[in-house]
Amino acid sequence: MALLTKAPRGMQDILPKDVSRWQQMEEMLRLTAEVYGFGEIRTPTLEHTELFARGVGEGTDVVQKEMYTFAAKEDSPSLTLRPEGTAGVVRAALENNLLADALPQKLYYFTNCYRYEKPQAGRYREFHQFGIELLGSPLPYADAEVIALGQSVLDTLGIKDVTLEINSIGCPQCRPAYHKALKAYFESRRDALCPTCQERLTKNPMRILDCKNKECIAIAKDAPVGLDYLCGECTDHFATLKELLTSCQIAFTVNPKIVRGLDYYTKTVFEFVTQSIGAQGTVCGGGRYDGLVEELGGPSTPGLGFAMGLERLLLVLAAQKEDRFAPEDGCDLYIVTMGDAATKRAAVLAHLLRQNDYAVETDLMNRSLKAQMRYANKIGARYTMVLGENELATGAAQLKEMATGETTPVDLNLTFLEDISNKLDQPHREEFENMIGDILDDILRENESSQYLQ
RNA sequence: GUGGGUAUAGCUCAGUCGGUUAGAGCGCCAGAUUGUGGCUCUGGAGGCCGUGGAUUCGAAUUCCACUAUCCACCCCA
Repeated sequence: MALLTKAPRGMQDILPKDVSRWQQMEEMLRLTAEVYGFGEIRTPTLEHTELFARGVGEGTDVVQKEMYTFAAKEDSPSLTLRPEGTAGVVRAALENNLLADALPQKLYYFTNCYRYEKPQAGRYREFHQFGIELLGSPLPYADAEVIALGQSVLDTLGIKDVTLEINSIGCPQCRPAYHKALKAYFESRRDALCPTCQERLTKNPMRILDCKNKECIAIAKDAPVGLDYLCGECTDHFATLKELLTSCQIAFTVNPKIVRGLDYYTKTVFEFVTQSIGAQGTVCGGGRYDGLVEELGGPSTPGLGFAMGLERLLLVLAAQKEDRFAPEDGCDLYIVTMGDAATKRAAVLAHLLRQNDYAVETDLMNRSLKAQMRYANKIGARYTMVLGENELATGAAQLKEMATGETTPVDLNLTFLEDISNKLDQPHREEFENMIGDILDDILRENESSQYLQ
């Protein structure tokens, strides 16, 4: 095991046996987002460091200690691997004048994100997000639509045991008063707080509400509630959102303790949380960020969005018993060969069938018949066909359905195949291919239709 | 950044009080009257016991350091 090196810490390979789960999940997410009127945007993995410093917030943990920041050359600008998706999308929207178009702008994206953290269950240094951003609407209808999309996505994926928690953290008008009240409350009880919370007292008192320490929970229980300090506009906004969610029959609980760790959030914040995958149970997190666009140099424009952690979604699905994204075996036909002549012809036949969209495999290892059969069984081939001296001589072969063991005779014009091998580059190639495709067409018809089911 | 657990075959793990050729199951490869998979049986390949030190006649086993990994805190998706 003297490997030269391994994947960087907290980063993982996605292997063929797992990749179909990703693909199916991504496809469902795309469809749902597009039903809600969102269009995909793709932005660079790297951004100028100041985008995140300003957008996410200088004081946040993400910016202070979790970013991969570097300069490619000595005096080139500082770049950062994106730790989240929103800042880059908003930057792209501004740079490409998307906000000059009809509003709202509704964007969705898949990104790989990077945070230099200590890995644990559901937390990686490279992770993948599906996210959406809705730019331009200040109204709670937008909040409701975004949350509804989040719920809809989870439903479509069949994710259970997830609860929606919402809160409002107010706007720049009403938040200072709350902070002041909160600080005063905890300051008077400072000695009873745990050490980390004593630090939080100066840094971010709202975080104390989230502490899991027993004493802190007891103290926080009677702390001022942020919702009581909202200004009139924020109160109305939140009330309308709750009304809309209720009307849409989207279950939620108001959790005054939800405080997001990124500075750009205002008013509505929400999380979809699960208990089934360990301590990192937030499967989707988001909220409103009415000040962000302006902060990045754009016109004053409200917005909101969310991000889902794809690894966490898959963890939840794995924790549920049924595996709805189980990979399907992809081999329609395995051609077992015996002898050089048959192997060469099988290669040509496989080539032609593949060009007619059949998944065909044949021996590349010079293995025995028995070994080839075993292999065909292992990869889940639906049919096998032995090609040996007898078949070459008679032009007749047996097609075996692996699930049942039944065989049916196939008439293979082997002379014809031989001609094909010489004419692959000739003008009539397509005609020949089609004829060969027809040979197994009726036998494989069932599988053809099943290819398009999902 | 803080704390705890773990590190033996491709995978999941045994390995006694330190004792000489290092074990199982699964997986992989190959056979079981010579052209048909799954089940069963038999055999085979595959290990610097994470790395480096220390103790000892002798270390997978004890001690130290490092690294990796897992879990939790923190933070977040």
